[in-house]
Amino acid sequence: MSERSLARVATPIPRQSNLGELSYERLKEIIIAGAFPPNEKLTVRSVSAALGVSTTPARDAINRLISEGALAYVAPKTVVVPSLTVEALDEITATRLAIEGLAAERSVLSVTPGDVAGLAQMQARIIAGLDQGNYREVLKINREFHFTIYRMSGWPRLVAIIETMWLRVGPSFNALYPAFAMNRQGVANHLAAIDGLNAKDGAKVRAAIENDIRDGYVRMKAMIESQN
Amino acid sequence: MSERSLARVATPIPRQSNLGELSYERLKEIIIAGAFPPNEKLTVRSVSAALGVSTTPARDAINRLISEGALAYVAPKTVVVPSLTVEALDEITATRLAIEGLAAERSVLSVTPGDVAGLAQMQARIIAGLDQGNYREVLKINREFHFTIYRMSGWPRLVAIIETMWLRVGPSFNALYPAFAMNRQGVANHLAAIDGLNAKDGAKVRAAIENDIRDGYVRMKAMIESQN
DNA sequence: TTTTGTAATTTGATGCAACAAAAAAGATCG
DNA sequence: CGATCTTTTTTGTTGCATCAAATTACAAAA
Repeated sequence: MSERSLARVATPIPRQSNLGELSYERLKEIIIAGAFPPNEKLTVRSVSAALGVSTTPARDAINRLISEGALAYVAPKTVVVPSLTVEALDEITATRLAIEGLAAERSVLSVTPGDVAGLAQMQARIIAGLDQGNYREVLKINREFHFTIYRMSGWPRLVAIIETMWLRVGPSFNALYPAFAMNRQGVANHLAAIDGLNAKDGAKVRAAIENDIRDGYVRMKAMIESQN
Repeated sequence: MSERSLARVATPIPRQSNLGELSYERLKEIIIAGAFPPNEKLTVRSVSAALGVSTTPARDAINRLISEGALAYVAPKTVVVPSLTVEALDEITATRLAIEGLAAERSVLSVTPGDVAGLAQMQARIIAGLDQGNYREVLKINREFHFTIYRMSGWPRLVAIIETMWLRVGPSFNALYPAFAMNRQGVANHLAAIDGLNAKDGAKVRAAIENDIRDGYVRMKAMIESQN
């Protein structure tokens, strides 16, 4: 009894699962996976047909992704996955350093030994994935690793903002794989973050995450510039 | 010819003005103005009737405000303006310090003497408003003052995130007026920001804005706690 | 071949009806 | 009088037809 009511209270956002929500989730995954060519038109009817729903939930999904910055208008009736420019990357990286650094620093306030063990396990899977060349898996667990730390901040609104940041770099990030999968430098950053969490040293966790973001920035920037 | 094509390229977001957009803008203003009692239900049909549009644009507006955090589900079919808790205020304030500080620091990169003159003029209107007890006007210009600085960062995505932050504190901020209108302490912070912009001293502008946010936090927190 | 004007098509927005689920009101029983 | 069950009303969602606007395709002229 008290367990069930607690679970309801603890639920941050009791957003019901409707077709618009499901369409949004699926379309978001498709975009993050980099499966959608940048600058290619997305129409309500094409999404509607692809997902097997009517125009209303398809339109809902597109509108929500536009408001989150994952999609953008380039002309009055033309919605596309925006291609990441160097200018956009600069802006997003600076913002990420500020807010992901904040979340990382706060993570030590609630971290438990079990949390650290879980992160260490993820890290082991990342290393195994790198050894096997399973880069898709590496990117997925990398994301899980980061957000596990961010969620420890206990600040769901902050985590939600961070998610929209990842939604903007994700498509380029994933479309360019495997050139972009984490390298051994990334591994070192993750290990430093785990060390910092063990020592409950917020500054160290922040520094590790910031380094990870900066390393990714350098490689992503080189990648974008080589595309031109 | 080249002028027209340039204008099209320069346009950041060619979001067309449709009924959904207009409904969103109007509903947002109503919410920010604090005119809507927190925890009171908002229904699609009531918004539809109030704005004189059909259910579709009304639903679009509500959904968008939910995704921006200005509205929230408290039960499966119940959408309300969320009342600001101390915990939410803590989280939002920390996030604001990080991102508004970042925008403020960058503002010196593009500031012009004309910009500073404009801010000084706003500040004069704020002081006049305080003298006349016209607190509604003071709050409005205060917002304009801050966003003028933030926009100087040249980072529209960052400004958009800041706007969603203001959208979350705005209702409580405005609902509690005139108790909440800026005091002379706020004036000092603004003058310090102007000084920093004149000297192109990013750190000083950031410090001034951070102080302004902290001063507001202290008063807002006291206000929330006195409500219980 | 390039440009320009026009027709055909595509497309998002809008309003609305139908439906299912939830909430509110009312009734019944202990 | 209070609790529980039932009925009624409210409400969000979904699908779809219609319309205006924008895009595309095409043809004609330079």
